[in-house]
Amino acid sequence: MENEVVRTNFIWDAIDQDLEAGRYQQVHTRFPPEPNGYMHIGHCKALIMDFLTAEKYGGKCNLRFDDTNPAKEDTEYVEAIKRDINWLGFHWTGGLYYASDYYDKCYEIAEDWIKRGLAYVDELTPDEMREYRGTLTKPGKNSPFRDRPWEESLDLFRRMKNGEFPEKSLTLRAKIDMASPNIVMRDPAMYRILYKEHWRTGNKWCIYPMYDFAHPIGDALEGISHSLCSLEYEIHRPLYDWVVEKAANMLPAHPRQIEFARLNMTQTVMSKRKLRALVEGGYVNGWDDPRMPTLSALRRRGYTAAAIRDFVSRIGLSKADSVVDTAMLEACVRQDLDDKALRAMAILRPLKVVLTNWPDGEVKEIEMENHPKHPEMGTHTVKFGKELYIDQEDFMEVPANKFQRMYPGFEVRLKGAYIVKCEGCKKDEEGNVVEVYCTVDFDSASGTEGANRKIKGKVLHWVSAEDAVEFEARLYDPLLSDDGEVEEAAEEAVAEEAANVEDTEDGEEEMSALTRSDYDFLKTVNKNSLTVLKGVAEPFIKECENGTTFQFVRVGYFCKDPDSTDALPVFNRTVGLNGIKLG
RNA sequence: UGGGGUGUAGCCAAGCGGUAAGGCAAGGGACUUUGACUCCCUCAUUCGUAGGUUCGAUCCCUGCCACCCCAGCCA
Repeated sequence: MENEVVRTNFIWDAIDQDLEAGRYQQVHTRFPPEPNGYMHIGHCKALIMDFLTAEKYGGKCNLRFDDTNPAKEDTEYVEAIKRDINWLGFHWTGGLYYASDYYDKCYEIAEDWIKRGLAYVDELTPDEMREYRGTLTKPGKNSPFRDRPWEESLDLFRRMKNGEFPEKSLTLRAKIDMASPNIVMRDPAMYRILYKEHWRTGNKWCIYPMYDFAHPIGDALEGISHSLCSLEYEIHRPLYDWVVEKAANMLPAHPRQIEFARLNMTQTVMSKRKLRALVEGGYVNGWDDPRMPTLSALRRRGYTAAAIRDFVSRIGLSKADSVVDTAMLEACVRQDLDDKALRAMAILRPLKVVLTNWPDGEVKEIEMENHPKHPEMGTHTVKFGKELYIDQEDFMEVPANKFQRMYPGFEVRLKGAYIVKCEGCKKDEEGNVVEVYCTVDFDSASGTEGANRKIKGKVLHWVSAEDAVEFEARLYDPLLSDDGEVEEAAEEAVAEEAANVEDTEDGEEEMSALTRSDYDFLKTVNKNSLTVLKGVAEPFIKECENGTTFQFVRVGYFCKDPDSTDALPVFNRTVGLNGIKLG
């Protein structure tokens, strides 16, 4: 990727210091997604930091699926995540792993801890445990089982593993400090009982390690030097270090956890639950609906890997909570696509123009450049005849102030063709303009001497009726309205859905139930985020595969959608052009 | 009212005691057979705030304010 200049940041500064001080000899990172959903652009920030950091220091980066909760994870997501990483152009140079690879090792460490008095099996119920934990301001108190003999804990732990107890009856807890001001350190659970079949280990286990236990162990086992994660884990760092330290006798390394702020963007959401609400509520047509911030959606919309990588490098890295303007992402795709996209002419809202002085039946072929700055990208031909189409927005019977496009008595240039003068128009009974009449200046053909005549009018794009092909244009507006204004209809719909969720089966509620704030957010969903238009375009746009992006001159960048058929190509507008807005 | 973090322009973000980078957005201009692209120019006397230390503070110290995270047997 040319120009992928990523500025330095506080994490790289820290790594530089670690290297200089000799704390680590080489840099080894890991990207640790939980395979429980599709990746979105927010994950890209972490992903790119992990992979790029390894690249920068000539080290390696592992891909490790954090699959410690079989209730939430699925192999479907594993494949999707791998595909997205490859699409972005990264490779897990350090190897592919799963947290579940370490279940045996985790278990071994757990028994060791029990024997050393560092962990105990607790019989408190979830409710009791919450009570004993105390609150933000009140210290917790020790569980009555905290000081049981280690032999007893070991026996219980083995029987937990053997499936002798029901879910939620026992846990293995680290013995740290119930009075710690940091709640994370108040004897955190390390193992819980879960009778769920794991997609990799099947029914071998019915106890599963918690993130706080398995993650540092996985990092250490893989020889990770720097374990980068988001800010919400900052308060877990003391626990991370505690785990690595207490298991040091069985681990080869001591990784360093460093946290950074996750990505937020205007006019969209990154929360998996909220995205799910959009999909399940029918606000969008699936996880790859081009309005979604998922990678599969962005890809379908026409965003390129280069643009996304550029975006992440431009937004930088810090620990400050922030909300990045979506305009930044758009600027990145425009820059990438401007250089690469083929140019074509397409009309979103066709208005018929008749050239009154053009000979009946005469058709001229015109050669059009595929890219104004890259002649090596070649040319293609379009037809030009008596009848053609321009965009409705390029004509005004009574011109507004500064309007320099087509209106009666005014001259404009039809791109690549002739200067034409508007002579009038025809309207239907309702007063809508249905046809416009122009005369051609035959001496002004592009490429000839006469074409140099300066006129005040703009250059308009057009499509000849002679070879026009129909296509469907899908235009997108932000999913969330800027002002967060609540629409009444939306509010009702939301209330209705909230009622439905009450009956959700217990047990799976963590997966699908939405919180109050999730519903509040649904009220701000833009109901008009999708506009579908039937347009006409030159035949050039048909001759390409799905996923090809054109710049429709003066209209924006459009990517051919998989919904396309031979009869009707479908194009998603990736992003509009700066300047005049058509559509 | 506990602990952990963060506050630099409309939005990101450099800055690490020597007098406020860069990008996005915005505005102005040049160029233009895309109101695109490209190219120029403008855009923080001031760094949440009040004090203190210093010849000198966005950087060091103290108080205050605001916002974020934590009371899952999720990650």
